[in-house]
Amino acid sequence: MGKREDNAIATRKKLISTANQLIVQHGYENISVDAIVKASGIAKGTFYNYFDRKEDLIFELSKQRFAPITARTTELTNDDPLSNIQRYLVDFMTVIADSKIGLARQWVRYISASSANNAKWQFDVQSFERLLMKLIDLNQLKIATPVHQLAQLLLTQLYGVILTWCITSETLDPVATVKRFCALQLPSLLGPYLVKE
Amino acid sequence: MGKREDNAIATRKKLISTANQLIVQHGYENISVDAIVKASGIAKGTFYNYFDRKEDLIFELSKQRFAPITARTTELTNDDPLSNIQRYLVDFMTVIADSKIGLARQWVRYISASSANNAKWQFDVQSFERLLMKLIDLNQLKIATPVHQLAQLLLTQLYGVILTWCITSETLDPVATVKRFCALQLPSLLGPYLVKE
Amino acid sequence: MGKREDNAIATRKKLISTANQLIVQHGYENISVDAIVKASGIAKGTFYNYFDRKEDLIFELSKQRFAPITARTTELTNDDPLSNIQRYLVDFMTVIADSKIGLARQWVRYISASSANNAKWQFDVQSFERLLMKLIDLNQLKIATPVHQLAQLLLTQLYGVILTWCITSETLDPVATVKRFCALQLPSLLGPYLVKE
Amino acid sequence: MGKREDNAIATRKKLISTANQLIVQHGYENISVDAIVKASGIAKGTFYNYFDRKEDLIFELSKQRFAPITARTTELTNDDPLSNIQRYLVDFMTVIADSKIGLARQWVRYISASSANNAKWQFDVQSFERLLMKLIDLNQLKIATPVHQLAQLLLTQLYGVILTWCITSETLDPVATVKRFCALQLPSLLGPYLVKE
DNA sequence: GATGAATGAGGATTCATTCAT
DNA sequence: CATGAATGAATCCTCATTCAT
Repeated sequence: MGKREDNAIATRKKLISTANQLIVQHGYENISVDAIVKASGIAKGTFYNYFDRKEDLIFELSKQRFAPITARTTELTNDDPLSNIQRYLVDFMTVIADSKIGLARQWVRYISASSANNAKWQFDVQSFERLLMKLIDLNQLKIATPVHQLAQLLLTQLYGVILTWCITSETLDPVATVKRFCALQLPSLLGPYLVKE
Repeated sequence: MGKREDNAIATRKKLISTANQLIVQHGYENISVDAIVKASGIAKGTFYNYFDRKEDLIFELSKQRFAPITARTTELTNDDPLSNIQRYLVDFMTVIADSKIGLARQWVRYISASSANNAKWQFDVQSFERLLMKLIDLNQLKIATPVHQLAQLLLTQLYGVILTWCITSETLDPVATVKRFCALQLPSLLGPYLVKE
Repeated sequence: MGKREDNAIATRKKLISTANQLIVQHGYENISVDAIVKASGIAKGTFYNYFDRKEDLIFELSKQRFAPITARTTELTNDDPLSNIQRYLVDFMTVIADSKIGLARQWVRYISASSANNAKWQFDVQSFERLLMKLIDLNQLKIATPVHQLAQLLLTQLYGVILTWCITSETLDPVATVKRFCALQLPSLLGPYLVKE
Repeated sequence: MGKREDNAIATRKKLISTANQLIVQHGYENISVDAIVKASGIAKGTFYNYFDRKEDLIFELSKQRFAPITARTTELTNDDPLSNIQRYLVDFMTVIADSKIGLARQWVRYISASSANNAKWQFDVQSFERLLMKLIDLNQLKIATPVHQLAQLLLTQLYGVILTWCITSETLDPVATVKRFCALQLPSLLGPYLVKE
């Protein structure tokens, strides 16, 4: 209860989602506050009731965008470590590939803009590390596995695929590329650390 | 003789180099023609004697930036294919790492902006392919080596390092990262295709 | 109540009237948006809240200028057809002559610029035709009167006087010229079509 | 002798004729000195060797344009004063109608711009007056003919046709309009002043 | 909380004109 | 005489932001 609050939240959401759409389509720099409020059917002044400056919007957007990418915490259902890791990598890329290429471009543009976005990378690395550590716990990987190094290497490859996708777009299927990488590389990469029975 | 032409060329160069500096520091969208001409000590009108529009400048810049990255055609001096490939990868990254982080960011921003920059990727892939094919010619790699796949995989990794560097900057040393990748991955990646004596 | 709307309307009017003054004095091409807003004491951005482009202003102005010229629908009070027609012609020219010569020049400049302004001519011709037809109705002119031809001929003369006035300005009194034309020409021009008692 | 002078004259002519073409097509304000020199294949500096300012060009153009309009001094070959006058009027309009409508528009625009162009009108009036006086000399018109008044009235009509043509363009045939005027008006207009045999 | 009119610094671009070569 | 690089004021227009209602 609090109809006013509800309305306020709705207005805020409307603003964000409209901005998201427009920015994905045309890029951040090409979207004016004017365009956002007109497309939302909301007054310009109202925009500034919710955001102190235009920049605050993109911060809000980035939070929303980054979230789902690592939201899917892969369930470790079977006993093959390679499959588990592959599933994680493929899931990761699938989330990104499901969005429009414009979104990915925006993401790259934004994340590469400054080292202030460091956190995202750290977070992703840690996610990977957690995965690998779980596999160690499950006795699928050796205790001596260089967790941090592997996580960075894998993530770098993923980021590389994203960037490449932005550049080549139509030509390249990012998920297929990840799968090929897994087939070609994962066995030899993880081979030394697998616990054999 | 030719004093006027020389001056003209100098003016053009001045404009380009100043723009390059400013854009590297602040990003393309944040640099106005005004800022460029003021920093150059050149009149605004003169700018438009050389470039029909601001956009033409970045085209000019990108040409200059992209050129050196693959200009260094690695010499294949010794008989170890792994070293040859590693040297190529390291050289590639060194050229990029030698520039400021701002330049790399600008490069990522620019190259990921549209699939029109596809050509750069294609070109890099082909460079890699040529390297691998030379190694086949030299009987260091097997004829059956999947040249295209390997080239793409290696380049994706390089691009991934670049993007990661843009994100983490101070934290990460891109050249070291490439070296680590080579040490960790190249042997197993190329192992199946090495011609053993 | 409605204070903001009132202000907005006032601002718009202020902009239009200022622009009108300046343009009459100096001509459209010689007046910058800057000059208009400075003279209005209104911010430049505000100008663009009301008009998408400078051109829209002149469209607005032309509408206002054209309107009054034919607004005065001459009352047909007496029984002499020649007087009625003369009064109409003189009224027409008086409206124009009452404005400054600069306005007339602007009008000529604008109306002669393209055949898109055709409508104004058509409208004026029709006004004349209506007048003549009324006189036929009143049995002052014969039914056989070549209404369209006469209307065109008379209007051409009026337009000629306007253009001549623009050229000679101080030397020529447009209203007097029209009167002279009426005295000299109307009798013989209309003679054949007068209904005599 | 004077090859250099010849070249100079040629350059000047080239500049003027190119400017004329461009201005007829696009209107004075839309043609830059740059456009003129580029279209002429002549250097910008050279332009300023011949004309101190851009305005001087249009002055030059106007002289050339105005000239032919009254160059055709009508020969008075037969003994019918009405035919003589009609021929003069029709010739006058034919010269104008032979040019493109754009030229006429430019002419109107230019001549109506300021009373500095008064001279053109005076000159045309005098031409008419001379014609009428010749007819008086030839004993075709009475000595009491109000030469000045008639000349002004006829010329006003001509100018009116020109202006109307600019407004209506496709719809109206200026020469035909003049002929109609002659048929409809000349007899009664000149009737009182004809010398009857 | 919502509105939208007002703001004005800043953006890209044009162009007549000058002057050293 | 011819050249064309250099100039910079002026032009139209954009846009994030403020504030009275």
